[in-house]
Amino acid sequence: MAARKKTKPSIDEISQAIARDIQTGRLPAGTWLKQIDLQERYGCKRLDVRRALDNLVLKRFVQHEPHRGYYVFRLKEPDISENRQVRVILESAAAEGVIAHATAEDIAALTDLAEAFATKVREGSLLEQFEANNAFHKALYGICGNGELLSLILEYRGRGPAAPLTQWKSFARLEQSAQEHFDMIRAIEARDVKALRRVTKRHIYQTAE
Amino acid sequence: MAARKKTKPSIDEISQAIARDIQTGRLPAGTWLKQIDLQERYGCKRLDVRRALDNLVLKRFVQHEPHRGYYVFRLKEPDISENRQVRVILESAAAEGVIAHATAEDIAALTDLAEAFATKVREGSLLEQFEANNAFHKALYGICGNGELLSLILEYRGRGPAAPLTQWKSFARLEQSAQEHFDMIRAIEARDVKALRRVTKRHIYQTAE
DNA sequence: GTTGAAAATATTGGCGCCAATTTTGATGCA
DNA sequence: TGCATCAAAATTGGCGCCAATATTTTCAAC
Repeated sequence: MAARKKTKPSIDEISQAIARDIQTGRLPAGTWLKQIDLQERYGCKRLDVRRALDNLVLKRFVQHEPHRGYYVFRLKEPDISENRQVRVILESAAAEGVIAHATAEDIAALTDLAEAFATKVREGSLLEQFEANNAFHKALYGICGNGELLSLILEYRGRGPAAPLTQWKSFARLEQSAQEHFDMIRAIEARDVKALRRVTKRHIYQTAE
Repeated sequence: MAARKKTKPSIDEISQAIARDIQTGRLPAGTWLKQIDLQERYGCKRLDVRRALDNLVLKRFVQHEPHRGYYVFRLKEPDISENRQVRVILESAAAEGVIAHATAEDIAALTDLAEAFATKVREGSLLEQFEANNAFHKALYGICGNGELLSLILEYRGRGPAAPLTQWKSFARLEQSAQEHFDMIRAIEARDVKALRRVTKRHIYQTAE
């Protein structure tokens, strides 16, 4: 087991750690985030916790009520719908660039990542699944060549409806996601923008067909 | 003239004030932001200034160097290009919704705002032009019906290449922008998505034709 | 036993002070 | 004069303490 690292984590690292805990469902929507707990869990001062929480407010992961504290944000239904629409817009736009720029090496790398995720679906922990999934999408949209667009997509994927992972209720749904990754790769190989967009939309809305 | 308001400005208000000063060119790219100056200019404590600056780092308005301070961010050329691409993606996507949802009242309101901007171009200050322009685009993309998309567009318009306003070098360019606003309205009236997208792209890239 | 109010406790929020670091300025020497 | 070195000043950064507010507990009255 790794020893507790001594170097003080940066504000950004704290933010990301909290964000990940939210996305993996360790901190469910609505949870009040006590600053004392956070400062102990992440080994930092309270001012650092507060700055990290301020960042997360801006990123819409948490909300704040004066003199009550910070709590995990819960996306309301109309916002969830709007969020998905934005994701479709962004990822559909990126699809074009992905098709245009994907090399054979890119496709090979994507295949590895898609297989890694599929493996984790069967054998891994929730956190491992989460990270493998992120790695795939990061690599996928990294191909499009627009770093700004990439970070925007990742930001919106993370923001999503509370936590995508907690929504992966069934094993079957997880396997479908893994399958869709392979469908995307096939579309890229075939240089078929329309097909890639179709799969992407299905992936975002998590519909059967 | 309004008296200096006594109520302490919120962190968000300070952020917005600084952001506006950056966008209007009062704080040119590269300027070092001394915390003492800011706390006096905006009438708040130094901790508030620092929290506001942290927010602006996240929004990419300023950058930070430890023990040196915060300075106004300067977008590099490749990033400017990527930024414009993202704007085209977002605003093109919104165009569809705008066309679909625009009512007669919306169009009338837009016309008023477009005329207000055109007037300010001839008679107003830089700040007034800036705000009239923002008001037009906010109303325009508010029509699309997706609040998430609206705020994303506004965020990216603001982020832009340093400051859009400082780039409005010539009066002729300003007048062209004003004209393009009217072109957009005409496209909306005609329910012509393609035309709206064409004008929008021209507006973003600020090309002659 | 229930209800209401008031004290006690817990948590957040803000400010001031001082340490860490950089920048500026001065001094001495070749 | 030019340059390196070192001291002084200015600026940022972090921490601890205490006030402000919310929450819980206690206790008394009905």
